[in-house]
Amino acid sequence: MGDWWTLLIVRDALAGKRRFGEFQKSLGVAKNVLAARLRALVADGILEMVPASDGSAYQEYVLTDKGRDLFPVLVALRQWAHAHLFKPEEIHTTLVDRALGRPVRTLELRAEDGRLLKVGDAEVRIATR
Amino acid sequence: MGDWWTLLIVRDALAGKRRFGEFQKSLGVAKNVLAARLRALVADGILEMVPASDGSAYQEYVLTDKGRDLFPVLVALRQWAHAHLFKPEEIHTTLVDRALGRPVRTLELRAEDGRLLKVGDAEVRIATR
DNA sequence: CCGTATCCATTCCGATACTG
DNA sequence: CAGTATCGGAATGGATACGG
Repeated sequence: MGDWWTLLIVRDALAGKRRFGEFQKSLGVAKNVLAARLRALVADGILEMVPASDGSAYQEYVLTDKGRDLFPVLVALRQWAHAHLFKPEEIHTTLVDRALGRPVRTLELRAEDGRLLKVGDAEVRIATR
Repeated sequence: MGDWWTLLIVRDALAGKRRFGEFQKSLGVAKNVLAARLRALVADGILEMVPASDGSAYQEYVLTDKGRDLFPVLVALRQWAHAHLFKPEEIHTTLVDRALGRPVRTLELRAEDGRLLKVGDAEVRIATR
């Protein structure tokens, strides 16, 4: 995949949106484009179509496990954008833990023993199995 | 930004690549496209150009702080791809902590008090300041 | 309300050729 | 090695009109 609309659709889906119209209104994307993206996301196993929960004859688009696992990716992106893309005085949103009503922790990469890892501290290797 | 090559360039940059030719060889992208993407990344403050460390008359492209902070985003994406995009028997790579030589931990979102948060446990709100 | 079909403008990309 | 210039094809996106 890799395009911008797809990312925004997944973000909305993670926020609980399920209906064609919800995505369309929230994103302001052309309907043909939205339909194409939703179709691609279903084909990639990120969303699945289920009959609408209300009586209507339509479908709802809900995340699969694979789709739900994109949560940390989107959170990481959100935190990065929050830190670097917005001026201090702009209105911005935060991700809060529902139970406490407090902002969540910043995602950080840790080693097996719990040490915090910076960019140079990790390296890509061929997996040993 | 938001396009695919850009992401791959940042990934390479996080892996320590700095030279035009390194990116070009690693990615197999057309040189004009690479030049355009590098220019855009510099304009966005993700890379900066510095004189080459060897004697040559060329530039190197190194990450800014803003660029380095994309590390968790790319790691999250890598871990997701590892879990969902590759078949078990395919050859895949892992991110290892240099000091231990052991794979890093999986990124996970935690609340202020340390509780592990799943998708429905967090919610976007207007920031209180 | 939920899509599909069509059309057009723009962007993006790959290949190639050229310069220092 | 490190780019720039140009060209044509393909994919993308927006607008709009249409149908269930």
